[in-house]
Amino acid sequence: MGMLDLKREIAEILAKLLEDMDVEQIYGMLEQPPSPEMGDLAFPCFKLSRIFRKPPADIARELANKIPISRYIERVEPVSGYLNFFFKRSAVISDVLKQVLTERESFGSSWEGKGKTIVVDYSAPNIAKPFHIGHLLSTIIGHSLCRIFKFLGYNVVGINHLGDWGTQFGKLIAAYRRWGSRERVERDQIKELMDLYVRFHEEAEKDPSLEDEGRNWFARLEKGDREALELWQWFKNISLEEFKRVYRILGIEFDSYAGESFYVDKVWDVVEELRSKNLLKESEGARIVDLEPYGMPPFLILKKDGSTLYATRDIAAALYRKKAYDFHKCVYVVGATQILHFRQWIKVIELMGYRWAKDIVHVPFGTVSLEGKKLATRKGQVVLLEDLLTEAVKKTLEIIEEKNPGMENKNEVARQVGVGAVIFSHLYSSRIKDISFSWEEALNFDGETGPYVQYTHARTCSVLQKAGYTPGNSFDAGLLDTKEEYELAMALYRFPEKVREASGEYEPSVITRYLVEVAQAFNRFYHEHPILVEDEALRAARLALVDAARIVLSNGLWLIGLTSPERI
RNA sequence: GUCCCGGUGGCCUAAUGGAUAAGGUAGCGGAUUCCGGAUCCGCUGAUACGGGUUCAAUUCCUGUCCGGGACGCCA
Repeated sequence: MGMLDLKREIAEILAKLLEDMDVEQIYGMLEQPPSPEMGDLAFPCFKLSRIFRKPPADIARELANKIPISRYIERVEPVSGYLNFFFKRSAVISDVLKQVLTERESFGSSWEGKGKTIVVDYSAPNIAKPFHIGHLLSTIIGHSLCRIFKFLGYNVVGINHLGDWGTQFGKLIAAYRRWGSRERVERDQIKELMDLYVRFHEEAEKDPSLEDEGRNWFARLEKGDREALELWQWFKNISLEEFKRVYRILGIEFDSYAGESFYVDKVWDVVEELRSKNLLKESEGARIVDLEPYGMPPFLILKKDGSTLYATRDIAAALYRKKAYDFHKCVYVVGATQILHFRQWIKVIELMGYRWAKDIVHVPFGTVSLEGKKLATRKGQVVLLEDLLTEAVKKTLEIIEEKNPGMENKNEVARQVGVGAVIFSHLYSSRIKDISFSWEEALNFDGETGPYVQYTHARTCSVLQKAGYTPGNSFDAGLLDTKEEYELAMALYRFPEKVREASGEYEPSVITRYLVEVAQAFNRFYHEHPILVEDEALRAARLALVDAARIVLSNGLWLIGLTSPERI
């Protein structure tokens, strides 16, 4: 079935009446009126005023007289320069429900991405540091984008570009050799690595020569020194184990863990290529690419001791990925603090002559602070992600014990709802906004939250089960003639366009907020109208609406990385 | 210093340049003989400030103020 697109339908009708404008132009102008009483779709006539040399109100009035009544259009009303369309509710509800109930878990999806690959680079925690709430945003935004792209038919490659290379590992090795022991690292794992790292920085304040020692060990690592490599691999394995435990809780899997170290042997080709393309300049002993003509500071490629920087590895990684995946887009979910860095290296790729530089997309997001203060691993001023998730699950379990003590798989449901609450709240506002973490807010499950949407979904399941509902039965959508039923159906109708919007803006919050909209519409309907009524025809129609709502909630929750338990 | 991002009721958040600025939370007041009260309904309350562009500005331009961030040898 083709997608039910009422906007296009109306754009086409208008295009026939307005010779100077094409369907696309009109499509872009059509908007949703501020309130349902004003109609279902509005066409503002102000811009036409200049073309026709008439007041907008006159244009709207004249158009209103010419609009043919069709399957979906019941009437049109000119109101102060707007042409407001009122749909034939029964026809719209009927077609929306038919479509949702036919397509089911694929409702809202499409094949626009067929044959195209999108690489999504996300999460990317640093080895030897604990996984804290600062890593949460990249992880869940990236994961949600992966699901959204998949839903739209793209082939998606999710990459965890681990921070597993760099001077910090030289420092860690130096610290381990000075103060560490195998037993303690084996016992305390990442915590011990963290302590060593912190101690290094403390001691380096007093004795700056330590910094050189750390850099020296990193240089040995880059040269393939056996002892350095062994220690590094060991530390990396310890970290990976911890990270994978967190990813399992979040329900996330990656297609590749190729981190920075993977590109170490590939950077020299990049350096050589930059040299041969005359992009490399010597400056203060280091090698840079001059970006002044583009209004940016110089971009450092090689340090004066000849070792590489993460910048170099970013370029190598992009070149490698283009070759390996021939991506349509390569998306980087990395914090807003790195906007300049991305602008710089993408410009360098462009200067190297690669036209696909425009397919590299940086998706920035805001900074997480702790009750207004900066997160600082070294000062121990962090909230571990695992602690947050554990607390959220614990609190959920308490609520379940209170409200639904007889439930069977309490622990599993508490896990899904608790983790879901954390993900949901972090995907609720526009990603660019900074987040000030507070325990109180993080554990508040009232209002526009994950539990609210999951609760609503569970409620749909509960009604359907009580009714002994089986999908596929025929129903008369004409019986759904109330305001609440229509508004719910219209909310469901909007799902596919919300998915497209979320994808186009790389913005999962579009889906998150939309889910609240649907849940609110459902709960209003549920409260106003009994579903399990005597009248069998009405009952069948309302059950179909409930099932459709259930499907959309479930599909939408999946897109932001949440589950849809049938009971909570 | 240069550049980037943000500023909307007490707090959090929304609004492709469009109509009466939309929700949540907190506060107050209501709703359950019936499908799950983690629900629903009502009340109170907001675009930092000045100028400009426009028929129309929360949105675009400009200046000021406030908060965050980036700007060579970390990642």
